[in-house]
Amino acid sequence: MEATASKNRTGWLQELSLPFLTDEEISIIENASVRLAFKKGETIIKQGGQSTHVAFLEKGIVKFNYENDQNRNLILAIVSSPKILGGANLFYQNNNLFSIVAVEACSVILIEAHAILQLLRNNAMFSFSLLQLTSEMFRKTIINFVSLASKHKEGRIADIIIHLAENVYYSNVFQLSLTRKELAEFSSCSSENVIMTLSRWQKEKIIRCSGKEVEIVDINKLKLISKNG
Amino acid sequence: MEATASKNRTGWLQELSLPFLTDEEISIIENASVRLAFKKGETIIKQGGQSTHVAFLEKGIVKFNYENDQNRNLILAIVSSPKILGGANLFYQNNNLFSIVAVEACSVILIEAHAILQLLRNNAMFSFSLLQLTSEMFRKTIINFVSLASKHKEGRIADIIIHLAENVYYSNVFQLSLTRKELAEFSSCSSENVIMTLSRWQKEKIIRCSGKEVEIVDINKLKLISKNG
DNA sequence: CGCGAGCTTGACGTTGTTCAACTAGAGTGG
DNA sequence: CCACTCTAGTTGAACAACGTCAAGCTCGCG
Repeated sequence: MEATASKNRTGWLQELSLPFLTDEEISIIENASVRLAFKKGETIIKQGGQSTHVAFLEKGIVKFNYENDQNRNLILAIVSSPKILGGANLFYQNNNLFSIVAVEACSVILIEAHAILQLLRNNAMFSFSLLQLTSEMFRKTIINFVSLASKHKEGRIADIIIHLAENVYYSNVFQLSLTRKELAEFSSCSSENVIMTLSRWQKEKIIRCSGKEVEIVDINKLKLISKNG
Repeated sequence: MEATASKNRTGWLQELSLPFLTDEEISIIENASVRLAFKKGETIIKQGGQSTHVAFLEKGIVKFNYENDQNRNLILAIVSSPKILGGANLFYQNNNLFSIVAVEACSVILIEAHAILQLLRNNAMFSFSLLQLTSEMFRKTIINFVSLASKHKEGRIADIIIHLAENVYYSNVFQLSLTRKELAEFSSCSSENVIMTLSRWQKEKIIRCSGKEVEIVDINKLKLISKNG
């Protein structure tokens, strides 16, 4: 990863509730920030480490990765830019609940926690704005939880493919930057199961996929599979 | 349910970040509040309904209940007083993601949303305080998610029993106010599975349970089961 | 005393994991 | 330019986990 000075007031700060911040507050944030480039596979925030920064994902795609006692990985979310990351780790306790790892090349702005906390305590609209963001992440986690708890693997995998198309790649045709194993960790099943399901859907002309290239051919059937569990 | 005027400044408002509120702000909240009593089984907040209130659980135990497309219930959380409820439904969108249902007699203070929102926009410490609460709920949901995704049913059920003892009843001996079916909906498995597991543990002297009375005899074995999944 | 909801038990079938073998492509060094 | 190796992907078979079904039980309540 490689650091560059971050003084670009028009870009990323817009996403961070800029309208609610005074010039003074903006320079506090700017002075506590650094822009970093991460390569595919690099860890941006490490599970168990102290949460000393809030990260703003300016460009790229990351996974929220949880490593459990049995050394099995679990992917909690896949998110693409622009997005504030790592707040949930920060606003209550001091160690990171999960890792954040680049699944493709990323540009990330790391902001020191003390600067964010100072603003939160003084600027109500900024706090409120982050409260809304956190609530929205909370909602998404609950929806994901419900999907996991009540659907069969096929429905889970359908959910993931739809999620990737709608919220990550913004297209029904995309170059998948995840391995089959990662898809399995995201849907919490075995990679064999992901492979079987994808190749069956290929035969049934619901998707078309060769290697990393994926195309959703019949979105309605996919949504039906998702709905039926 | 039965309404009474709520003018008791010393009690419940303490929990709602009272230290950060001015006298004027306190009376805004008080004037927008009403205290209600709910019987076991009554719905306090209804899934899909408009989120017009924040609820403060003053006394009692509630479940967060999600009803899915196939009319199967799913319990997201069991929480006991004192606790702010329903914020997550409110701070981002306008309809309730899940229901909140009394599992035993409850006393609840309902606060109109506009009063809370007005405060959030003006009082940074209040917003920050709610941000911390929401983050903590988020954390708990993630931990629950991880448990669901990576553990076998036995580990899940162990998690739930431990959770009930540590965070709901605050004792290793308790009168369970949930049915076996509700335990199943909480651990997302069949009620038969819950029953089998509990009676096996009874034989192995890990717990003692007759009807609604439950006692954890060997907490270490239980934690081991939870850890091993 | 009888009814019904919640609880309990066992048999059986489905779903999904694990294991083992195999294939294909990408990188490496002679 | 060809082995060699390493990783990701693929397939099928055996096995374990779990849900479903059907039957019987228990206890509180009318």
